[in-house]
Amino acid sequence: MILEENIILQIKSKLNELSKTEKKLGEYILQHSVETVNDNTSELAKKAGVSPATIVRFCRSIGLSGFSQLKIRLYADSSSVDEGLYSDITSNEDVALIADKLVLRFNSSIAQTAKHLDTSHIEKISEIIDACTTIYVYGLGASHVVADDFTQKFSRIGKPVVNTLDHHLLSSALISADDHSLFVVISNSGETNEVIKLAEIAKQKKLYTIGISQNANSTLAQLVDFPVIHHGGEAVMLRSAATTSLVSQLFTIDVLYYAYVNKHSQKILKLLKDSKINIQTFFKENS
Amino acid sequence: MILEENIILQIKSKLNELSKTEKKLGEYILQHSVETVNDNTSELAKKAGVSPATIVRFCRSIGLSGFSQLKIRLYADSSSVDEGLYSDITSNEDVALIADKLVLRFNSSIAQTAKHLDTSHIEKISEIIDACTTIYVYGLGASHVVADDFTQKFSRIGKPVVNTLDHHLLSSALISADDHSLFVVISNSGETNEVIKLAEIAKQKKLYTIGISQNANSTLAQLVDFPVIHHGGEAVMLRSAATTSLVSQLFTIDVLYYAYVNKHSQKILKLLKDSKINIQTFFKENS
DNA sequence: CAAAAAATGAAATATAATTTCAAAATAAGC
DNA sequence: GCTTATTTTGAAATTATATTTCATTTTTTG
Repeated sequence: MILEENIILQIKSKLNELSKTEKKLGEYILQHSVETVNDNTSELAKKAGVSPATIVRFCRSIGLSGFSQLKIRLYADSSSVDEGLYSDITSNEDVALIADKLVLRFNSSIAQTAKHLDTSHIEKISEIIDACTTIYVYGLGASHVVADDFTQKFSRIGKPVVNTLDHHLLSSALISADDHSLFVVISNSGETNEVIKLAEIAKQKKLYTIGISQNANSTLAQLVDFPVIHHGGEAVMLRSAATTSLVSQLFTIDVLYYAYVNKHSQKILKLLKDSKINIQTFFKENS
Repeated sequence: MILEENIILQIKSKLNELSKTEKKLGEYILQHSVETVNDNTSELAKKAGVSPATIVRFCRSIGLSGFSQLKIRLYADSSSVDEGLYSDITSNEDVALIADKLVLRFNSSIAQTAKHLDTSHIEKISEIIDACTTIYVYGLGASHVVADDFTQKFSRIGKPVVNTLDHHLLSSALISADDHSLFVVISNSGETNEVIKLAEIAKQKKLYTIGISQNANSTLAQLVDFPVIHHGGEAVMLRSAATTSLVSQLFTIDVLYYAYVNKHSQKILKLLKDSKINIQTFFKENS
């Protein structure tokens, strides 16, 4: 990446070397950087109280080729600074605003999760998935949605996945599972009763255990062979942070999935194609 | 709205909806995004082997006002070009790189979905949800994960939700549902057999119908009272675009949920608190 | 295979950026 | 303090660039 200097800082630093009118223009642009991107020379000239010619001269003075260039650079550097979007969702807000706030939250929890993901763990897990005969998955409540996503992804590429909400049934299944099985537990808190019990059973049976949780210090994270920690994002409203942590979990599953698919693409590619063809042939549908 | 969707991914995702020449141009621009920022229409036209008119049409096709806009947006998003984050995930890639690529794709499909969401529809739907006695939900395959998320969210705030994969059972339920019921259908393609049949039954019974789909022209979208269209994002690898469209759907559900909670916060706040207390008291857990 | 529809590019037009140049403001010299 | 150079500035002219129009070609449909 050709790291260009931030144009806003560049304008600021050169402000005092400029002539009176150009400085005035520079100050106006700094104040209205977002607006300026959508202006043309004559509009901006009117607003800033200068002539179009001064605008072009100003651009040259700060080291750019012209006004078009300024707009390009301004847009790139004046990215999302609207403070309003970071505040919590409160009563009676416009739907569009709610949506914008959610975008920000989704994005930041995904970015945060990616940043802190232990990629070497992921790689090891991907190998275990390849080696194991059956994967058992468990998730309760919101985490069950993630467990389902996991199940769908890995089933489709030909990996046998057992996924049930019935923890009695699952504990029986785990007890009779063979050594080369893998137990994946998804729990945001990592403290849910059922989850801990099932993980303990799997440990006793010496199965590989993976725990996907937001809390690195949780009982679950301490218990399993490979804790995968995601950073879930804070409460948006009414202490209902469920969705951002859901997305973080789904993201984590996706990285795991692609890491696995990536390493073992030859055999999977064929399977994927076949399963798609099969579904379409038998049920005449595509989603 | 400050957070715009990533233009490079946007071009990629629309590539197949474009005409032959526009597609050719799009491919050229993707290959030479950095160079294009310094070109004008006639130069680019020559290099890409199309006419200037096509360039302008192309910009409009991908949702921009014109060529200048394209250059502005291209520059802003070309920072990741050198790092190769836009290329598809191929064999034997580093896990960290896979994660970075996925972040970009998740973020872009969320932004895209938010941008095109019809907020007035959302508002109306939120009112219908308030007025209805029972909500029926149906989603198959990946969409079932979303249906579950919907169910969890609205059940928790005291709205009765019926959600089953058994379409025979669901059709009986719909036939005996009262007029003030709502049927929410989730289908990425909007063409799945079961989905259409069920939606038709609901229409006949004059229930309110909502269809969440990626395709505005699909049978489902045409059939329901309120189509909610999300923009899903392109294939990352092996034609498995499931995750980005999943996230888009979850995002859409979330906006709907918060829009509803927001408008009717007084009564819901109490319910939410109560249900949390109940779960903790009875099962001694918190997730 | 013919008719209709869609896509495309050449040329015309509109728009916007840039340059020129004369007037105004400022600085330097006497 | 006045005159003369120098710089700064904006109005108008020019040039460059984007956009639209429309006739032609290509593709699709009946």
